[in-house]
Amino acid sequence: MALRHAVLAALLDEELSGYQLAKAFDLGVANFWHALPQQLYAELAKLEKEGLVAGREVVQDTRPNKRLFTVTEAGLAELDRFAATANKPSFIRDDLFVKVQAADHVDVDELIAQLTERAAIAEAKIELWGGLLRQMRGDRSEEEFLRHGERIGPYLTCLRGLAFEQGNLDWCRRSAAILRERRAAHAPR
Amino acid sequence: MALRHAVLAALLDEELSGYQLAKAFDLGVANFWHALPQQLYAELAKLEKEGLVAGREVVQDTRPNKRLFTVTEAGLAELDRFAATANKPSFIRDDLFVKVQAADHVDVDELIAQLTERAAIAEAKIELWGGLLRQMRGDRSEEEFLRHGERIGPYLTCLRGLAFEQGNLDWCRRSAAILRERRAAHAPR
DNA sequence: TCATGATACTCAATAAAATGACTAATCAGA
DNA sequence: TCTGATTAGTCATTTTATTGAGTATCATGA
Repeated sequence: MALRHAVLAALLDEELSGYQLAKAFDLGVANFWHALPQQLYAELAKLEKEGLVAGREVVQDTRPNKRLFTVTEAGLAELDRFAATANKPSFIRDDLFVKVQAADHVDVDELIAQLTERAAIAEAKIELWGGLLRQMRGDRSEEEFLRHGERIGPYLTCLRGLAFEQGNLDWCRRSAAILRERRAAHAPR
Repeated sequence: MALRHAVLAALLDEELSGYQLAKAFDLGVANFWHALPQQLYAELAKLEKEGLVAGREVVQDTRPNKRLFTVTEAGLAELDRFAATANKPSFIRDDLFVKVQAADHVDVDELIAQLTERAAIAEAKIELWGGLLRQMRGDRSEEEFLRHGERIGPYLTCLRGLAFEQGNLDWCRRSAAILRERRAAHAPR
């Protein structure tokens, strides 16, 4: 009963179709929530049945028709209610971290390769978030935008996402470097 | 089929009971994986049946008896195999981030309170990880330990956890400050 | 023209995780 | 001496999430 709130939060600023929502969950929302398209379609259907979102059919010539969803008053109330409840323990789940935890027992070359790959992914995300942030604040400076901008919620979560990926990048590079050094020290020549 | 690897990784350095494992998953392992005790007991039973871990009964006078588990050769092989596979998309899930995403539509005072609370939690974790890291490296410097220490896997993941909490702390403080400023600007006097 | 990929979904089956309720002993403190 | 916390688990049910397979149309590029 918590995916629903992530969906509501994602729909606050834009009217989206299930398909677009799935894209959003692959990009920005992925910073703090993860869900597959099937879950989102199912959740949207439930939310609509409960009157927390409203869908409207949009007929398209060139593309299959779609249904765009907006948050209703009841949806907003539900979000506000949620905002006042206690947070469930936050959670991270990452295969790569598990592998690093086992670093002393698994193939180090493989691990270094994966850390390097992840570093590249992190770099790409950093550019992506950077662009998104620039786009959101337009021609204002960050300080100006945060002080007086209209919708700062998505901006703040995006900032967290950016910092998180920066953290990943630093850590992956450092860890890879350390493992390379140790490998060199153990099997020289 | 992935919790199993987190369990194996957690058992590499110590022989643990299900109960102790659950504790570990609440502390250190929580940096990269999250699971409830019931899941862990179930997973340990499966792993034992498959021969990836071995349990031994320990009779205790003062406490209920317990079963301690160690990773077997087959378990190590499985971990190594896992380390060479592609990573599933990593994921974060955090109620607080959802609430911040909806910052412009929910009760700001409540949000500020929760950000402040989370900042305090982050501070506590930072101290905890700091202590754990000191304990792992003993009297060596970090550089020295990372170069020549025996088991650096847990140290590296702990470093990531520390940086993550530091990121949370900074972000919570900054976000709370921004929201306070905006609140003051909108409803002065 | 023919394959590919994007848009826009749906359905069914299985696997994994969360919730809630229990047992049973010991210990520390009011 | 009673209460609550800690150790050490188990069991059953429900809720979520994942996997895999389909449907259909249109646009793009080789």
